[in-house]
Formats: sequence, C-alpha cells, structure tokens
Amino acid sequence: MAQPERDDKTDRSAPPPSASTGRPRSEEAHQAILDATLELLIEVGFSGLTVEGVAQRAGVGKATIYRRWPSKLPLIVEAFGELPGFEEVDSGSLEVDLKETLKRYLEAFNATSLGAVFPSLAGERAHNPELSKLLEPVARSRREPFVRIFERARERGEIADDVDIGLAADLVVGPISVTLFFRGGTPSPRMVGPIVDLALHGILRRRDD
Amino acid sequence: MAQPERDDKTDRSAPPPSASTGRPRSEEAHQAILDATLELLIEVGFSGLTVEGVAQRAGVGKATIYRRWPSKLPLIVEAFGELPGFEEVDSGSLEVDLKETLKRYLEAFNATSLGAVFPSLAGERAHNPELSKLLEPVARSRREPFVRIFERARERGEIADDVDIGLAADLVVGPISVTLFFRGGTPSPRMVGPIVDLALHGILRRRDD
DNA sequence: ATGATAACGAGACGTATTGTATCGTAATGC
DNA sequence: GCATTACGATACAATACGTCTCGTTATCAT
Repeated sequence: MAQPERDDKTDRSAPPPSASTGRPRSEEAHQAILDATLELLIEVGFSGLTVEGVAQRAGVGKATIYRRWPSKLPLIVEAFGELPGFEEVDSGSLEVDLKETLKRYLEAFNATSLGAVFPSLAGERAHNPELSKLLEPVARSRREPFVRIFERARERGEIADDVDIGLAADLVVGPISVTLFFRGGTPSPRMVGPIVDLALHGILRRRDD
Repeated sequence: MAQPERDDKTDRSAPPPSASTGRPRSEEAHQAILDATLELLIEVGFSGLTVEGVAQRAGVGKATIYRRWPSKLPLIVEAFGELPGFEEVDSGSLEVDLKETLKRYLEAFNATSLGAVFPSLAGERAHNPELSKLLEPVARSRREPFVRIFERARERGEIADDVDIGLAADLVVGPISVTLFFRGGTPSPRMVGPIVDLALHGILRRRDD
C-alpha cells in the first residue's frame, strides 16, 4: 500500500522486477490464452471477442489474463503476431519470384485467417496510436519480401532505375488489398498470375503484342 | 398488445404503415442525428462512438434515434453513405482520365475522412453479413468509375482485349488501399502520377526506354 | 521441512454502453 | 378539442471491461 502504483500500463508481460521468488507464471496458461484468443478472433471477430470468453476457452481466470496484458488490445495484437509468415523465394527471375511469393502470401493469409483478423485491427488503428505502433511491424514484415524481390531485380537490370520499388511492391499486393478490404472477399490464389502479368507488363497495349 | 410484434429489425426509417396521424417525425432531428454520427465517427472512430454521445451532440433523446434505426450499426452505415462521391472524367485519354479520377477519388477520400471511417466498417464486415450487404454498394460505387474508364479505353483500342478490366481497376486503386489499410497512412494525391504511370506501362524495363 | 512469496481459478464488484420502456410534453390531423 | 404519434429525458436490464478479493498451489530461500 505504501508502494507507489505501477503506472506502466503497457507491459505486464514480464513478472515484476523484484520477483525472483513465488510461484512462476504458467507458460502453459500463457499459450492457452494466446491460442484461445486467436481462435475466438477468427470465430467472432474483433468486436465480438470478450476477455471472459477467452478465459473460459483457455480454462484460466480473468486475472491470469490481466496479469500478463494490460488490456484486451495488446492481448489481441500479441495473439495476432503469432500467426506465421511466409517464406521468401529467390529463383533469379522476377516473374517467378513474384508469382511464387504472392502465392505463398495468399496461402498464409487464407490458411491462418489473417484475412479475417487484420481488417478488424486495421479499422481500429486510425483512432488508436498504440495499436498503430503494434501493428506496424506486422504490416512491414508482409511487405518487405516484395521490396527485396524488386531490389534483386533492379540489381539484375530487369527493371529501370527510376521505378519506385516501394510503389511496385504496393502495386503487386494492391488488388489483394482491394479484394480484402473494399470488396470484403477472400483473395484467391488464381488471382496471382494475372496480377503479376498485368503489373509487370502494364495495362496499355504494347506495340509488339 | 394484441398486435403481433414487428419482427422487422432492419428498417424503422419509415413511420409505421398505419400512421397518417399524430406528430410527424422531425426531419431536423433526423439530419442532426446523421450529422452528429458522422462527426463522432470521424473524431472517435467506430468503436469509440456511443449512441448516447450521438444523442447528446444532436440534442435529441436516445429513443428518437432508436425510433429511426434499429441499432447503432445501420445508423452508422446510413451516416456513412451520406458522404459525397466523386465526379467522373471523360477526356478521351485513358491516362488523363485515370489520373484525374484517381485524384478526385483521393480528394474525396481525404476531405470527407472516409479514409478514417471505411476501415472501421470494413473490419467488422467479415463477421457481420448485414453490414457486408450495406457496405457493398458503397464500395461498388467507388470502383465503377474506374471500370467505365477502362471500358471506354478498350473501345478506343488503347488496351488489349484480354486485359481483365476489373483487375486493371483494382491495380490502379491497389496502392491506395495498401497505404490506407496495411500501412495505416493517408494516401497523398502525389501518389497518383507514379501509380498510373507504373500501372499503365508496367514495372518491367521496356526495350525502348 | 517450513515459511515467504507470487501466481493460480473463480467470481464479486463498479463503471460504462446497448437497446427497451416509461415518463410528461408538444405537434399534427380530423 | 381530441386522438395519435413523436419529442427529450431518464430509468432500467443485460452485458463487457478491468479491478479486486477469495482460498489454493507452486517455487524459492533458509
């Protein structure tokens, strides 16, 4: 009681600094909470997820959750971050790299229901700077493989020097983003070929068609 | 009391069919509610918006809101639909049409804070079929101008017959969608030129560069 | 062993929000 | 002027968040 209150509201993931004794936190419970969060996030979405529901499914008390995460949001973000990424491809060909990476990108997206979860979080971001900061590395890790593919292609001389590589990456992923967010659909792997062809060669009719 | 209850939960926007008498609904209150909803939607976002807050700002009672909309969601969607669209361009040139339309698209997006509101709604869509249905025409109205631009370009022979026009539209809008949703940024009108150039001519180095 | 310490599951609690219902009042039609 | 319906205000039950307190259990230091 004489202790000043912790005003650290952002990180309860580690036990208090003075704690080298006492019952250790259950790693099993920790993982069960993350698993349950992810399951419910997929099932009922961001706004439908309740901490009570997570606690019940994980078989833990609510306090066990709040001991680790200061609020619902960081819990969701951490569970979200557990989703696996996708492997990069380096075949020596821009077109092959793009098609294969985009295919894996989509497969990871659909297999993990990232497509159902990410929009929920993205929607909250504009009015929640903390969430925005937490979400940034996740978004970046999805973009970087494409940036690297284009950097390698530039070194090989496959693309012009004045092509904005970041923009090229966004152009390739763009139709998937549109399908997901604007149209509310599930991006199909069948989109990959046409997307890459169109992005690489352009929409205009070529003289040598 | 002997009356069967209305199970129509989706439309209270019109007075009950039997009502040709009594005090008419205040059109002033109606508009004040929509305005307040839109203001608050922009200020505090989807999850921060409360019906109580809308009632207070609009200077009406909560019942006046629930008399018109069955729940918070349809209210938000209707307020959202009040946002203005953007004018189409038909200059006879694909490149000019695209750049000018995309510029207006972005200006409308930013001026109306649609960019701050749409992601919130999009995120809920996956777990709310009703919202999905309500959101569809909004999304479609933003896409159709681009589809028409490409249809006219095809008639003029500017693009090949085998180009998927829907995909082309998504390709042009794609980087904006990526910026908005994945990166949480505000799309700048300065993106328009590079986007259209890259989408039209392709990422690959042309032989006649 | 034994005691100090902290996490554990369970659940009560205060606050806030949603959506319903009920006030007395005000506006419109017959 | 009377029936009818909307009005603003507010009380209400249900639900969720986040805090707190139970009695219990696991680990460390001695």
